[in-house]
Amino acid sequence: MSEQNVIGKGTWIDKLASELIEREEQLGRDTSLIRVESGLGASGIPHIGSLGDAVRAYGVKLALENMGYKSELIAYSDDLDGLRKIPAGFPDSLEEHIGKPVSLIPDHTGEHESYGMNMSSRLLDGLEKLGIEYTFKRARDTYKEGLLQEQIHTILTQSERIGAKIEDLVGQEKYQKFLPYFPVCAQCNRLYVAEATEYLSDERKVRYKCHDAEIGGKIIKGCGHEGEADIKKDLGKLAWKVEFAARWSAFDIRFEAYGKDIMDSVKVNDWVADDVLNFPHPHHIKYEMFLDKGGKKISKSLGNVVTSQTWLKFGTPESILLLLYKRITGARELGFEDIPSLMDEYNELEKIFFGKIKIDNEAKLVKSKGLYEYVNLLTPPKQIPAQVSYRLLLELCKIFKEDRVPRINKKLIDYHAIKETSAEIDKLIEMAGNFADEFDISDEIDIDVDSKVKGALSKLVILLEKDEEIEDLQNEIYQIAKGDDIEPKDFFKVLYQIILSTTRGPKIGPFILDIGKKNVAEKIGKYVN
RNA sequence: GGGUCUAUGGCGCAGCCAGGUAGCGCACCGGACUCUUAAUCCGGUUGUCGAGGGUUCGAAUCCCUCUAGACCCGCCA
Repeated sequence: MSEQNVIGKGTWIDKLASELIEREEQLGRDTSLIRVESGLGASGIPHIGSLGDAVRAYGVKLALENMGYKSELIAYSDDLDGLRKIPAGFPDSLEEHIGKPVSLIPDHTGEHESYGMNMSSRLLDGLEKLGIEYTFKRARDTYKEGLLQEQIHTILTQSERIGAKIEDLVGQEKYQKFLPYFPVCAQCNRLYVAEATEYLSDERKVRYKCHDAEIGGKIIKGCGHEGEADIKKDLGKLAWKVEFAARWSAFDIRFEAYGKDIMDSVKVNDWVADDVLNFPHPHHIKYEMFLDKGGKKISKSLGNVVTSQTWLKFGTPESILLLLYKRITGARELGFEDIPSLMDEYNELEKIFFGKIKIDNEAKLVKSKGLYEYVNLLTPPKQIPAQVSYRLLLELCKIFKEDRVPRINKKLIDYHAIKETSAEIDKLIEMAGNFADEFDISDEIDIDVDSKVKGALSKLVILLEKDEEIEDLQNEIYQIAKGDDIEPKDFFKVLYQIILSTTRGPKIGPFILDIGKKNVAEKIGKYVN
């Protein structure tokens, strides 16, 4: 490693960007503007993984710019895709729209132009909150304006060859029989039901017949309409197996990341780009999908969808960016419970970046600093901001449920964790508080209170209700336990269970004074009677 | 049928994609502090890095084979 030259900022992103440039130079292509693309699904609720595609592409754009190239990120919404199933929590009234392009389905909330834009805007909103800049394009406009017509024409005239190759590459026979183009039926507005059988090359029209089709395990009735779709302006779209290639060629895309679930499609598209459209396919990187945590349900009603909107209630944008930039391979199960460690990992990177933590291994140091820079979208702060351990905040939030922000701020200052309050710290406390409230629902264990313990508890209540300064509450509690012949250990445990719903906690004497004697007396009182 | 990922102390994981002293959390053990609890702090133990081969001065890391598990594709997007 010592002999190695560090590329860019030493991360996988830099390495990828440099491979990309090298490839472009070998191909002899113009590198005055290198476009990268990210596809945005518009048919379901976008989760962190959907963001990942765009965020990582943006990282590559940053790396390219850092290396002195001009670059642009195209965020392309697949809003001509048909709706296949209704996402959890959406009204059944969408049923009648199954099979229609999502951009033609009304938005049930009325806030967006269409169902598709509703979904897209959630994703775009997530990107904006992370500070990702992009050029937005939509499938609907792309087809309406005929931007892909040359590519469509070429593909359709070679459909036989393509159909055979698809079978060869991925074993799918369908396109030997049908054209890889799905018209939207002019009569019932649905995709997939209209099967394209013939391409009228001279007129650039596709002849189709609308009939029953199976979508998502359900039979969708076709309307029987027979018609022709004009590839220059009518609605309809290429099948995914060939659509990327058309887009790459039309928009001059040089890089696109993809999830392993569409590996096969990418394989076919690469071939189509290279051999049919004569456009050397973009450089790729494949990433693993994020999976829901197995067995651990987060929220059944929400279907465990980890959306950026929800994530940002608990963690900073940087925590999402860290998750997505720290590595590209081997992503596994993901859930909100990863937030605390990501938050603290970010703090650690920050300390490394500002030289507060020493790292011996030069390569690791460079990489960590680089990662920090990417997480800050290459514009890191000039000096180290005040930081607080997220886990510490979680602990404090579990204890202080009311007046959280001022009380925790005070504690933090007592602990010398911070020097002064600030809007940033307040925000962190708020996020940790949200997290603590949402996920640290302690098990409501039945507390074993026998008569002996009851007696001791009532003594404690009496003590707490006295309106006097208590000098050494810790010891008083200890003496009560001792006096009633209870193991102090067990008595403390009961107190923790009553007050905090855990079996342990901070030193109890000062802690009770902290959260208020009356408050505690009330809580304990419930167990005495 | 095709493909991808994962395998690292008791448990959960990081490190791997740019080879250079095997790390973290929990658990565990010891100590400090506390009039004896808990918490806290300090220190410590825990590993044939799934198996086998290869490359290398050097492999958890790169290559090949194998084993086990998870997932994806073979509807559609």
